[in-house]
Amino acid sequence: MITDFNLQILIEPLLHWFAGHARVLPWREEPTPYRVWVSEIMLQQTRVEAVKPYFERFTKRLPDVEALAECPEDELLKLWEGLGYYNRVRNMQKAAVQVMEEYGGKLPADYEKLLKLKGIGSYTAGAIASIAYQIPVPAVDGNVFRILTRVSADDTDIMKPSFRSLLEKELREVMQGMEMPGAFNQALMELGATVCVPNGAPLCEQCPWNRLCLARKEGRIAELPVRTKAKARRIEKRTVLVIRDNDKVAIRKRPEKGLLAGLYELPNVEGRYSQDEIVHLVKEMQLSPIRVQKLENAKHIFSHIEWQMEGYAVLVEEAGFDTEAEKMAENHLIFVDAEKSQEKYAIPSAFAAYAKYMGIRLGNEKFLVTD
DNA sequence: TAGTCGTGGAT
DNA sequence: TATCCAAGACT
Repeated sequence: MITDFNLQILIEPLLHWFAGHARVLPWREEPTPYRVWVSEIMLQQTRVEAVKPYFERFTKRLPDVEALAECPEDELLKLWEGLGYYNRVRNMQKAAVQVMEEYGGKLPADYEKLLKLKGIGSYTAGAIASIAYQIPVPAVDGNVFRILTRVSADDTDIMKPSFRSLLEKELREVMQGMEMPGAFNQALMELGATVCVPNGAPLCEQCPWNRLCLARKEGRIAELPVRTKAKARRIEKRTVLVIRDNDKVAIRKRPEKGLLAGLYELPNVEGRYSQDEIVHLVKEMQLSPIRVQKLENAKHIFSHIEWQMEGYAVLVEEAGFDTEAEKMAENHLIFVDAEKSQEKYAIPSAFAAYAKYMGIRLGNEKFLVTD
């Protein structure tokens, strides 16, 4: 049990190990409050390697709180395109506006005040406070859960919010008066990310806690941490349309709430459709289909939903011209030049399989970092 | 408390 | 192919 374990004995070996094994990461080079904030939001449920290029591009384009607060939503989502959990960046902008109004553009050096900002929970508040401001508060993430339940052989379900509070309380006490709370928190995470790894066997020979790890002593490393299994995903059958008028393709803005909120997508409907039904469907969109062609099937897996998609390419006669106001309305089709669509509109990688019929690529492909 | 919210790498 | 799950937060 973690409550029976003396956390104090972990500190010195951990800090000594971290001094020699800290990775070089972009956000560590100049850990200003803003850059620490951006990195911590990006790193939520996201691997370091995936975050790196996004962090560089994002902080170059939006170097401070003010720039973030004023960035147009489409551009903001474009900077986040492919990272997932898009509400993170929408919330971060709301918080940026808050910080401009209440704190003059400077993130508060106060755990409780940070916690009140949109998108900043106990982990992120602790990370910013400790790393950017040297305030002795914990930052408990998945790594910390894993290494501390292992070292103390605690089989409490880590999904229980009460266990997080308990860990935070224990850590906060040990951190009182600590000179380098930011290094301590980062060291805990670094150990979890690089040594006491989540999948596969941990590298115990390299671990500074090797001799005092109870899970290792008891041969229970593989069974810790304990967590309740995720519920099975629900399956959704969808039909995706690549509607083309010469060189232009139809996309539309998704609703402001819910899955992939505010992003752009290929028009799609729930369920399966015959070729004839597709013709009917497209006519209902005030368009004149000339030819319908079946495309391959595709699958996309979200955290809680699995899309099983069928696709159709639909060639239509000259579509009308839209005003800017009409283009902004959600659910309204906009015909865009394929290349321009890639410059301006954030399209989730769920549509990657059909994006190639638009002449663009989504997902996987690393974007070039330009200015 | 439990469901919602992405994407991709590792096994 | 299937499953897990990553520097979580919000409702």
